[in-house]
Amino acid sequence: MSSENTETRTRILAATVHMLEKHGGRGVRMGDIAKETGISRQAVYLHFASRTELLVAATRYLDEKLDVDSRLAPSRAATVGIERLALYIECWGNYIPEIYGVGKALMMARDTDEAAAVAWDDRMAAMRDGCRAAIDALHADGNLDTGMTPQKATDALWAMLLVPNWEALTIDCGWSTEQYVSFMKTLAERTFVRSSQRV
Amino acid sequence: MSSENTETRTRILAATVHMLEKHGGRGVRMGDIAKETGISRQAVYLHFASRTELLVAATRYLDEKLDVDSRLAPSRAATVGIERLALYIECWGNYIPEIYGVGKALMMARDTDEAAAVAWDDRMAAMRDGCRAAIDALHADGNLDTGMTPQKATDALWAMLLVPNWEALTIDCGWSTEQYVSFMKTLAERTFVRSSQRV
DNA sequence: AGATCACTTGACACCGTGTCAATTGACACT
DNA sequence: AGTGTCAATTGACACGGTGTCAAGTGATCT
Repeated sequence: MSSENTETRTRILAATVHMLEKHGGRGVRMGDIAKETGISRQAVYLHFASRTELLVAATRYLDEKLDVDSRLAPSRAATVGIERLALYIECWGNYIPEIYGVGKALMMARDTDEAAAVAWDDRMAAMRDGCRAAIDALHADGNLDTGMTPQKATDALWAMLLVPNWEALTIDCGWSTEQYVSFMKTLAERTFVRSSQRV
Repeated sequence: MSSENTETRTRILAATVHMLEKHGGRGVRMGDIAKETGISRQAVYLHFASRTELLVAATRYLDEKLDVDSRLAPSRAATVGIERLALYIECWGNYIPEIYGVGKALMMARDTDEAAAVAWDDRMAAMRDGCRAAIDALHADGNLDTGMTPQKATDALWAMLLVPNWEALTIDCGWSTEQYVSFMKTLAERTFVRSSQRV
């Protein structure tokens, strides 16, 4: 369980991400990851105490690799609420497919593992912060729909953007990510933006 | 695995539903259900070949008990599309909390069991039929938003009404079912009803 | 030569599902 | 009373996946 960034550790993480990506997060066992990395199953436990810990580390690893922070920059830079909302949805909507495998694995682990539940919920709480920021910006402009408190609007936007909705529309219904993103944008606009301000 | 409606079989189903209801569908094992029924674990297998089969039977049992068909009658009876849509959302939205435990268990079983996946997907396909009917009614009235095909609208309505959204808003965000239903109604209206026709 | 470190091998415990075989006890038929 | 049937019981066991443990290997540093 060495906490340093050993080369092997990184290789395990890369293999994990690759494997989960490839199988949509389903049915990937510790042994499969070990084999993919080219080491023994037990060696994986030398670096990660549990499957959940590995999954959590894999999401961190992916976040860094995909540079989630700089991706969010455009949304954060937007001065107008409506703009900020649209850019946030675009950013997050395009991010989901890239983290789907790992995310799905973590979501599934949630069912049996409390630590996985906490980790995923944390992650979703971070996403929620983005939602709140967008809604607050809208509210500051006086453009939040009058029938909604910022609180409720944040809840709603957050729920809309959750992974299962992306899953349903793209995987189950066959929508492209572009279709998903553009639908979510109009959905959010019609739901949260004051009617007089809608594009 | 007697297919008749033995009394014991029914007692097992009732215990299953009760147990799943109580624990939100999580962590209920075959042995727990047996104990709750007052029989041995093996006796459960005398009536249901597998956990998944039991879960599927439990949803059927619940559907009958809650009389899902007659609940849907008001929506089906509506002659105006807008009305039909609202009534469908109301019906389904109030139904979810009653089946949540069993549904959640089935959804979770999906991850490891193909048969469970099929059963749940079937169920969701049935719900989708209701969505399509509502959208078609709207379309027939000429009140479907012009930016949407009935197909895409059905996809979208279906995704909105999926259990995870209810879960996020009520369980995670603390909304009441009434708040959930009324929000979903306005969400659907703004998304699917032609702007000139919105209430 | 000795120590350290990452890793290997192989065995094993735990849990929950599902299977199997032998047994019990109630009821029905003749 | 004797026989058969049927639901249910008890207890043992296989399987798969996670996680643990102990002993051994081989390369590198000093």
